[in-house]
Amino acid sequence: MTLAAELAGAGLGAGRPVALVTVPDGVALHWRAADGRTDAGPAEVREIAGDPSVLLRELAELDVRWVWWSARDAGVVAAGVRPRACWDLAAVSRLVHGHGREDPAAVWAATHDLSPPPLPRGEPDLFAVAGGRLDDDGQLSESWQRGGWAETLQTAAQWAALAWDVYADQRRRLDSLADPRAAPRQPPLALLTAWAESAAALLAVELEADGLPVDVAAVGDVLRGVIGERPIDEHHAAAQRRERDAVVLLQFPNEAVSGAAPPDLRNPQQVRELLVRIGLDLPDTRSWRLEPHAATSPPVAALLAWRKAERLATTYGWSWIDRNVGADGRLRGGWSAAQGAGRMTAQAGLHNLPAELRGAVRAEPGHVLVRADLGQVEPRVLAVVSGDQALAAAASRDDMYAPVADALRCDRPTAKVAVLAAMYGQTSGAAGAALRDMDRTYPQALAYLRAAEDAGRRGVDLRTYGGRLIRLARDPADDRYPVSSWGRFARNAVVQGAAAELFKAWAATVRAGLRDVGGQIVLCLHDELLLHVPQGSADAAAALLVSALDATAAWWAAGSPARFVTDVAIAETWAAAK
DNA sequence: TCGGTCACGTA
DNA sequence: CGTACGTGACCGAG
Repeated sequence: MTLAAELAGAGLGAGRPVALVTVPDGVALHWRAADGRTDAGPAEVREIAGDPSVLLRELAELDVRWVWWSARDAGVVAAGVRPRACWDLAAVSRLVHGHGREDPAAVWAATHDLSPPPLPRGEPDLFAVAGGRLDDDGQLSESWQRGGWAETLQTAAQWAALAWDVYADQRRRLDSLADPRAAPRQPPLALLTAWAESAAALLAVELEADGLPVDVAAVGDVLRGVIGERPIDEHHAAAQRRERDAVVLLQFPNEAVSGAAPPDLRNPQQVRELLVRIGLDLPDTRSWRLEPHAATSPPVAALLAWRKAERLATTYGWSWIDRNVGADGRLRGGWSAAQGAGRMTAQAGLHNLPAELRGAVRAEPGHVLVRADLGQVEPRVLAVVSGDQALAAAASRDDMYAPVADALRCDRPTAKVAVLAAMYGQTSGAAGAALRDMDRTYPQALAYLRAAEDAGRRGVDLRTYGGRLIRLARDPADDRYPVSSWGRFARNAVVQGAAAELFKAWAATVRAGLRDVGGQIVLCLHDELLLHVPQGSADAAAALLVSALDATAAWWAAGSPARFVTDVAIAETWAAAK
């Protein structure tokens, strides 16, 4: 009898929550026999000795909902297992409690309404090496913070039992959040959000492992065109820099650039002084401020071109390839499933790749990229989360700015600016008159935003539509930021955060559907998904992106006439799939 | 070596 | 004084 069959006989069916802790000599499981209740029935415990990678692959057949401290610690991705469902205690803790930490000690503290303990720093002292699970304050002891738990099967079993308790606590807290609809969903939105956030946390580990397929030769072509040949050594690189600088300096008056040390173009203060020499006295040297002078001033045009090349050379240059692109042509960076208001973030430049490099993101032979982005997602999200019927009616259309323009009696560009200004808290500029009309036409949406802004100004914590806690409470003595900036942050966070929740729910649904279609998600970019799929699966993947959005919106926006729309394109490169 | 500022890429 | 984040160069304080 296989391990999976034996556990299935013990009641572990599909979707059933089971705590899992992986250690070098095996895995520990912990669950409750009674269905539906996290606190009912006797605890079932298994300590299974063996190679954890082998065990995890066998256990994958169970198709349960794995409850783990974090997907990375569980080691499933490293073992080559891609589970369908999970409950990520760190991700849900961040959702429910609004903290930014991912370590078990912070999760433990949040569960017990304690402030997160400081992260252990430096070498462990002798007293910290041994000792119990908890210290005198009820915090996880330093030895357990340092991973002392993850060594033997016996401690793994203890750890799995703790995981179950944290899971039960998180379920209770989520159950107590009111569903933001007159007719509550079943399951409620907060629980669905927790599932999606957990899936996103697992996806983050997968994205980090899989990477983004890049044509390294094509990146080289771009770099050679802009910054020249790959430097042989540091000496050569310095010479190339001097050469690039000289082109710009030649544009300025001789006496301004001919001193013992020429002006440093990388020093904003010196650039400002340089500009004064050609009659431009500006408060700073940001490119949007220089842009208006580029047409009439060759030195400014040269400086702006230099900046563009310099950005490529420093941030996305040869060393960037060396550091982040593997021998398999995959660009890899760290991924976080939720930062700030809840968006996914990525390192290694994955989220701010310049447009000129997107042609170098290329599908591998026999594969294609399938790209999809959500259209006008933030105003549609505002319509749903605020419950504004008029705005939701506008959001039922393919282009929601057209009906908004009609209602405000203005043109479409003005309507778009007015909607964005409302969501971002802009108070000046041309949007002023249209904003007043917005208030009359969409009173509930504007009231929702004002309430968030007010909470931000007063320092009162908020929750997004899906239940993410946005921490706005602050020390009254800390006046580093004016209350107006807290207000703008809060106004935007309730929209941006809810949009991130919808996006992750969509991504989770797509991820699940790809098990049958084939292929993988290789990039998440706030409102955009990029899939890498075998050529024969392209059409199925494109259809999946649409059906997954429909399925997600059906529960996320249940009862609202608002729709969510996406554009899907299939191509060899990211640039071509635009 | 650290944190702050400037600058700039994406959404 | 429109939001978010990540990255790199430079500066001044320690």
